[in-house]
Amino acid sequence: MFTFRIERDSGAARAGILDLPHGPVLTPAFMPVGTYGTVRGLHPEEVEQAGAQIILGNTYHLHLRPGETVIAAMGGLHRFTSWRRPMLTDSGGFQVFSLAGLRTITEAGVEFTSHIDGSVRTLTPESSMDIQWALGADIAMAFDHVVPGQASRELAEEGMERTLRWLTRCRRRHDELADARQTLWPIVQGGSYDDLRLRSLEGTLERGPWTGTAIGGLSVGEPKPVMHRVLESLAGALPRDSPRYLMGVGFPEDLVEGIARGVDLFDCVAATRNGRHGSAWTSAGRVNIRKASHRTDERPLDAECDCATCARFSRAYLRHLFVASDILGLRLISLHNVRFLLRIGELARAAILARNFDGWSREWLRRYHAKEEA
RNA sequence: GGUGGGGUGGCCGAGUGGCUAAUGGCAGCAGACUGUAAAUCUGCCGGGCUACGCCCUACGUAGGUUCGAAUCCUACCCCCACCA
Repeated sequence: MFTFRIERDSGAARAGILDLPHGPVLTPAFMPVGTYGTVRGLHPEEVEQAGAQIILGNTYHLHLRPGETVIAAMGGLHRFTSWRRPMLTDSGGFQVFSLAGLRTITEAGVEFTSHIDGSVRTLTPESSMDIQWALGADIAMAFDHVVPGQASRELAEEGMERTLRWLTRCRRRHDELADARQTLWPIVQGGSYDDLRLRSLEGTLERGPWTGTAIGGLSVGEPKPVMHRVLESLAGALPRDSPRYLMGVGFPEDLVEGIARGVDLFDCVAATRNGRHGSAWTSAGRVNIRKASHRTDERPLDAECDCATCARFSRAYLRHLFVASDILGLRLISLHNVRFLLRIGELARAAILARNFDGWSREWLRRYHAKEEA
């Protein structure tokens, strides 16, 4: 269990198979985000049919509601949500960043003022492990301290060092608690500073062994070239024989760029959030479905897409649904976007296996960045 | 026919002498979104310019008072309610 086998690599890019208690994950792969135990707006069957092999849940949000006690009583997150395939839970570390105005960090952990009812909630490395074990995902994530992309070296270093100290505590607690049904993955921090990133990785590996390694704190406001550079500087130092998970990334081009730099797993809320906001990704760039130019546009979002939305609906109809504020519009574009990212994983994997990743990725990026024709 | 209320920018609707090209909302147009405080948020939204400023046209219609009117006065037109 939790074994990772690399089938082929092509430059830095790798195609592999990760075995988890609830099934295999063929990489590279995108993991749709289901913060509250649902990939927003989508039926689990749709998510499955779109090709999702693993989805995320969130410790902080599920702790607030319905609470891990309820979920444990209902037989764990898998049974509660009816999702049969692998799952990963985020630790709540990202909320240290995203709820910056609502929390206080101490060495012990983080105090949050609940955005739901204003109550004070504490998350520590230990409680995050407790909650995640109660949720019962295949992979639990370490509780980390995420800092903004523009963070100073001092702040980035502080977050990175704290993340390492917390990692020790996460590891200890998880070892006491969990059995072979769940593994724990650490998270590399260090902001946009290559040396901090390498120190973070070094400290992380010292606290191992691990069945996978995550890279966190990217796509949080830093320029894209910085993210690419950090990935490149880490690529050589990361263990070759375990999966690398780039947290919170990304947009389609980020997946392709990430895979080219050795990343195996991704997750991102943008597929569903942008979908709800009417923004769709296509092989020819972005499409804002609300634009008047789609009023009588008979084309699908993306003629090359094999998703259920593109198989059936015109842009004109999708636009109409948005203009009419019907939830079907949000759902259909969310579904398309999820499929679009999942398909990038599949296409990249096929290209790697065919020893053609460089050619494929170059062509893919060229077409994606070409201006969309009206 | 009488009495009362009312006619404001595509729509709804504030404003009752100067700070008003006129609050808001809707509609419309465009943009943002990366381990989800987001079916959210931001900008534009009378017309025209040699545009960080200027010029037109605007609050039912026509006059009037005033340095100045969507806001006050007069007449007329229209809408609504009630009474005949």
